[in-house]
Amino acid sequence: MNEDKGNPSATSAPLDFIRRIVADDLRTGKWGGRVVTRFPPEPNGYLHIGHAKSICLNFGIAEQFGGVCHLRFDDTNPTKEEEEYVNAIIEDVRWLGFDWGEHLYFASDYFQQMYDYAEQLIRAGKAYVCDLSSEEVRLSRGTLTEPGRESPYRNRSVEENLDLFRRMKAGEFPDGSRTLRAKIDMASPNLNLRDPVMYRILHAEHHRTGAAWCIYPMYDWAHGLEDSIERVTHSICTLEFEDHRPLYDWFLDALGVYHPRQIEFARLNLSYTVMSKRRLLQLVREGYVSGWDDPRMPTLSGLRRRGYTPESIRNFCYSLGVAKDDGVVDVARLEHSVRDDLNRRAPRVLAVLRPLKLVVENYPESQVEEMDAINNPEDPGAGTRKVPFSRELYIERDDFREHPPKGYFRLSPGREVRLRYGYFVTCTDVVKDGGGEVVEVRCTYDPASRGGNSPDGRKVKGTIHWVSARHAVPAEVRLYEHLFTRPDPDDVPEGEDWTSNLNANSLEVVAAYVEPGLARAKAGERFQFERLGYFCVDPDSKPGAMVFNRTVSLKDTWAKVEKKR
RNA sequence: UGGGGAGUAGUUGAGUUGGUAAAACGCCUGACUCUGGAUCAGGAGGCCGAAGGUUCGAAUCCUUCCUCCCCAGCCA
Repeated sequence: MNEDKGNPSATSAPLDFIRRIVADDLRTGKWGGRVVTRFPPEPNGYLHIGHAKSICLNFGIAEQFGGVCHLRFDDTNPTKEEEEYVNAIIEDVRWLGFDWGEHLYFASDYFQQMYDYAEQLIRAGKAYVCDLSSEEVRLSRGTLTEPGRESPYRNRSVEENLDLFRRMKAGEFPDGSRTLRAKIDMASPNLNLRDPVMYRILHAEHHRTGAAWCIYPMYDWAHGLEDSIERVTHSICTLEFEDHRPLYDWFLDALGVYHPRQIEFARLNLSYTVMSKRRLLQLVREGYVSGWDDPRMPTLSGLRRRGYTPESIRNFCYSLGVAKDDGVVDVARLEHSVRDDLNRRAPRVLAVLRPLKLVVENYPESQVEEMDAINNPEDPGAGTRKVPFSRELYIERDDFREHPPKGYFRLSPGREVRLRYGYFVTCTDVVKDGGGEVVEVRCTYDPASRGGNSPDGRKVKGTIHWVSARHAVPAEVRLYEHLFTRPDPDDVPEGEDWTSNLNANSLEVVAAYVEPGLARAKAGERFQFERLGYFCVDPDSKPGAMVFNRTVSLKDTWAKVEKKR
C-alpha cells in the first residue's frame, strides 16, 4: 500500500532531536537496549490532529527502534472523564494505524500503588496533609516574583500525617477540606515546586473505579509514577510541561524508583482552526458544529468523516518534524497530504455539483451509449467502467460562460469543447429564463469524435465533465471551507472573542448529480469527482439519498487566475 | 518583574566537532496532458532576531540587548 513518507524509519532523513536521544541511549545501553514510549491521553474529549502528531511520534519511535508504545489513559480526574471518550480514543488511535498490542493501561489501575508510594513519601517526611482551603493555598503560593509562605500544617508529625491521610482515603473528610502536599520549597522560583498538591479529596464516581476512591492523584504526582510503573524509557510530552520536569524528577528521586526521562517538544498548531479541547468542546456544546465528528472539526473523527485517510495524516505528521519552537502550520500542508494520497488511490467519477442542462441537438432522442471511462489514470490496474451518454446532460455551471473572459477555455457560444470520455460538442445557443439567467445550453456534437478524440486530429483546449440527465443519481453534497475566516482565530477586534471569527460559510449544501455507478457507494468510500476534488460518502447517506462530503478540492489554477483579476 | 523555553525563506524545518545556508509545502514560469488535476523541468524568495566581540573565517563560540511562548487549578 502507501508507504509512509518522511518517517525516519522509512528514509534516511536526519533524526530529530528526540530520535537522536533515543538512538544515543540505545548506543550507550542506558536503558538496557529497551525503548518504551507511551501515548497518555486524558479521556475528557476526542483526539485531534495535534494528538496525531504525538501519536505518530511515540508509536513511530517505538516502531523505528524496535520498542513498544503503550496506550495509557491518564484518568485521574473523575469529574471530567467519561467512558465514551476512552472508546472514541481507542477507535481513533487504531484507525490512525497504530497497535499497542497488550499494552493498554489505565492510570486508575495504579491508584493503590500510588497511594502506597504516597505513604512512603509521608514516612520520609517529604509530604504532609494540609488543611488549607484552595483559596488559602492560592493566596500563600506567592506570585511570579514573590516567594510563597509555608503552610501552618507543613510540619505535622509523620504519625499525624499518616493518620490524616488514611482518614482522607477512608472518606472522613469533605471535598476540598484537605490535601496531601509535597514538602519541597515554598520559595522556589519554579512555582511547581512550591509544595504542590499530590492528592485532593473528590467524592466522585470514577468511570472505572466507581466509588472505590475519594482521593485522586494530581497530574504531577501521578504521571511520573505511571511512567515508572510501566518502565517507560522516554516520556515525551509537550512544551508546557517543561517547568514540571523538575517536579517529575523530584518525585521519582524522592521515592528512589525507576526513573524515565521526560522530553518535551512543540505541540502542533494549525491555521484556520482551534485545537484546544476546551474550545472544541465549546464548538460542540454550543452547536457551532454538529458534533465531535463534524467534518469541519480538526478531530480525528471529524477528519475521518471528512474523508482523510490515516496515511495522509501520518505522512503529514512525519513531514512536520519535531522541534521545540512552536509555530502555526499552514493547513495547506494537511490538504496537500490528502491530495497526494487520494490522487494515487481514489477512483475517478463524474459528478456535477451545480447542474446546468446541456442539450445535444443532433443526438438521437432515444439513444444511449455506454462510454468507456478510466477509473484511475494513476493506477492502470484500476481498470475502466461504462458511463451512459444521452441527448440531455448536465454540466457544471462554471463550465459555461456566455461571455467568456480571456483565457477561459471551457464552453461558450460558438466554442467547441470535449465532454470527457464523450464527444466534442459545439455550443450553438442558450436558453434563458425571465430574469435573463441561462437555464439551458444547446449544442451539437461531432459523431466522429466518440470517446473524446476526432479523427481529423483537431484539438480542443477544454475538457469538461458531465452526467447523463436521465441516468444521473441525485445526491446531496456538502462543501466545506475552513471553520474560521482567519488563519489565527484569536485575531479579533477589541472586545470580541475567537467565536466571532467562525466562518459562516464553512458548510454549503448543494443538490448535485453523480454518475449512476455511485448509487451503491458505501459510507466511507472515497472518490475523485473529476476536475472538482475528493469526496467521501457520509454515514448519513442512504440508498436513494446519497450524501457526499468534499474532503478537499483539486488544485484549481483557473480559479486562481480569475481571482487575480 | 521571578523561573522555564524558543528565535534560520510565506510555512514547517536541516545545518551534531566554527569554513560562509538543505529540503518539503506554498508561490511563479515552461513542458506534457481527454481532469486548467497529476507528472516533469526550471525560477523567485534568507542581511540565519539585533548589536558588539573572538577568529584567517561565525547560523554555529563569548557578551549585551530585543521579540515571542509557557508557569501563580485541589486541570492535564
